[in-house]
Amino acid sequence: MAAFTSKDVARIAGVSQSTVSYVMTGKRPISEPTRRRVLDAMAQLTYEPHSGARALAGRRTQVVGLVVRFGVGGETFGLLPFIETIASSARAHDHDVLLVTADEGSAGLRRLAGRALCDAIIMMDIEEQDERVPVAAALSVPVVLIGVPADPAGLHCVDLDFEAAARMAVDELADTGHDEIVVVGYTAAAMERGLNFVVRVLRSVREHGQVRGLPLTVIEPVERGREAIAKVADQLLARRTGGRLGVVVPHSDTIVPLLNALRKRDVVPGRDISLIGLSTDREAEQSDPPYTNVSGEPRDVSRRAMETLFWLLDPTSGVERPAIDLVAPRLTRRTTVMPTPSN
Amino acid sequence: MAAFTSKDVARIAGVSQSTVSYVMTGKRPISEPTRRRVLDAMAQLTYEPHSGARALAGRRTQVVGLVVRFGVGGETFGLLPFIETIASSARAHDHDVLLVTADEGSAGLRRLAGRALCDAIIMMDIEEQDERVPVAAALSVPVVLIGVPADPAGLHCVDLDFEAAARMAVDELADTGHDEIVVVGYTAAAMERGLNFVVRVLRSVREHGQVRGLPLTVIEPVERGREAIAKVADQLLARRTGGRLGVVVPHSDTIVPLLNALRKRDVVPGRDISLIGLSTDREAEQSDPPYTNVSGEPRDVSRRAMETLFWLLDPTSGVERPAIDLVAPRLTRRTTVMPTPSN
DNA sequence: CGAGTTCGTCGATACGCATCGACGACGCGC
DNA sequence: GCGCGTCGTCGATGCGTATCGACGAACTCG
Repeated sequence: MAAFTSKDVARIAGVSQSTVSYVMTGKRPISEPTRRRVLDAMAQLTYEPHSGARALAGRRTQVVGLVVRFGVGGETFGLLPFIETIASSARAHDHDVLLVTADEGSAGLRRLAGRALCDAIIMMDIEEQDERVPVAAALSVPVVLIGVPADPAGLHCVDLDFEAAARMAVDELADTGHDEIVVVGYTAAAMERGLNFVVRVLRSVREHGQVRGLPLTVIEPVERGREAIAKVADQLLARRTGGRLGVVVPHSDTIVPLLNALRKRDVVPGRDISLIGLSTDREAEQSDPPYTNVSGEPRDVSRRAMETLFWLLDPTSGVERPAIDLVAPRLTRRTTVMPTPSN
Repeated sequence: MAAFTSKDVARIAGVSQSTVSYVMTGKRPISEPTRRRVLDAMAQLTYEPHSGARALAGRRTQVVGLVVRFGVGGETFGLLPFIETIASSARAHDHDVLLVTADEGSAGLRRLAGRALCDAIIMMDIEEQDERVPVAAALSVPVVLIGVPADPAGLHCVDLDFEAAARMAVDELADTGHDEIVVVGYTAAAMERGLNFVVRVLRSVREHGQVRGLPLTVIEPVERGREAIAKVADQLLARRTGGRLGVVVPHSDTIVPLLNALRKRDVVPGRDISLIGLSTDREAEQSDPPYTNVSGEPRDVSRRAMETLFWLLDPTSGVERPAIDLVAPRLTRRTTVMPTPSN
């Protein structure tokens, strides 16, 4: 691996270095015989262009910056599918992915753009009030947000439509004849952090509960751990005063423990109580029992984000993208919602 | 963000461009007043060096390539802690992380090295026979493997000491007076893929079971999903013919479902049967019930891998690193192993 | 007090590629 | 048969940084 240069390729192919470059970029016509000689020479040397030189001369890096937040306590809301989708989408466009953690805050963003480390940035886990958003908006490279802050500052956002998801859950419970709804919130830390989607779901469920005329309670905050979940289960049972109680659990990490806690109390979801979770279909299917859920596939969201990103990099390459792109959720009925009473 | 250059900094500071460079690298002495003027100018312009130019001239990128395998079916063995640790360790050394997925195979490696995209590579999820290992060994940049292939080809490897972990589990069961051991294997796909650690654990448990004179059965393959786990539970109960049965579960994904299945059958781990899992402590603690486990913290492994990597990048910077670096596991007793009978 | 050092700075160059302007070889129309 | 546009290629230049050799100044030591 002696690290060949385009000059080496040129020499072997018997052409000038610039011709080699034009073969690669296609920015000028090259005759078929010449092109072939050049390609052969490249193959023979297993030539790879030096990315640094390319970035310097061509002012583009073929790298996408990805800013992720690793949960402090390991609470990483299914981060992996996002990352995976972004990585493979980037590769499909001949780009690579540079990973930056969110705990660098705005400094990471400035580094990415200032050092010309990447051509564009995807930033995940956007908070309602996110100090990084204005910084990102001022960068010299396009930025796509996964998550919708209070003020996107002109940046493109992609996210699951949590408001719609909340409405769908409420509608499903209302349509199947429930007469009360309880929403299980999330940890105080998450709520405080302005963790976007939990807040939005709670708000939307509240509103839509009113629209459908269903009394609605929110249990919050709900910490992690057996005891906390057990307490929630008890609260649910206390509320279940003979009526048809529907529970909405916006956070997938809470669902399985809650199902276990209910089972321990001999309460069967789908018979004695109803439960709808917000989670990926995969989690909902593999649970025991499989629960009815409203899903947003991380893959859909990040795929759309990447489409937007590459459109920003080359606006001629497709149709205009919406500034705020909300992915529609989907309700899948499984076993945890009581059927409508037949009388 | 007009993208300033070191020349701009030099002009403002009233020095030459090379002086600015020497201030940054510290490779030549600079007087204190000059240094200060230069640093002030940098701060004033919020100057950031162009990474491409730096890579070109300085032949180093300050980037670490990370090759990960996203599980085909989402079976990503706690990948995130590895990635997180690697990312933060890289940042601590003023490096960034370029993420490459394993499905590019060796091509990804060649690209990383050939295009000078990074200074060193960490490759995870190494298989027993891994076609990428010889390729990696021939690269122009140092490579550290997380996982130990049959032939490391001279590369440095870091991994949990699975053999030791298996022995510890067997010892614990033997020491607490069990008279039979069952090992729950993993999916056929994983085994076939040569998924390193499962294979090694099975082998080591077998061997050490013999040493300790305990009859030992391996249940394999074990697929995912409720039914498969249920079948395993039934098999375990069938074997439990009055004796003291100890179960070793090498894969953390299998443990919780198995605990659930046992509970459903009114078998209480720690009273009627013993179970030791291989998993992170976090998983073991948060399970219901918390199970006795032998842990290897992903963070320990990836931290050591990064230490080795930076040592390879600068061998003068610390003590020599072992070619094969196995992290010692730790047994933590919780609730799922029956205590030694007191008679 | 002169020869040899070390210190601090500068100018020039190379790194590997993309791109621009130039230019010869053609093909076309009249 | 001559001007003109197009095609295909080349040489030269610039991108922003690191580094090397040089050089004056200050300092050391005999």
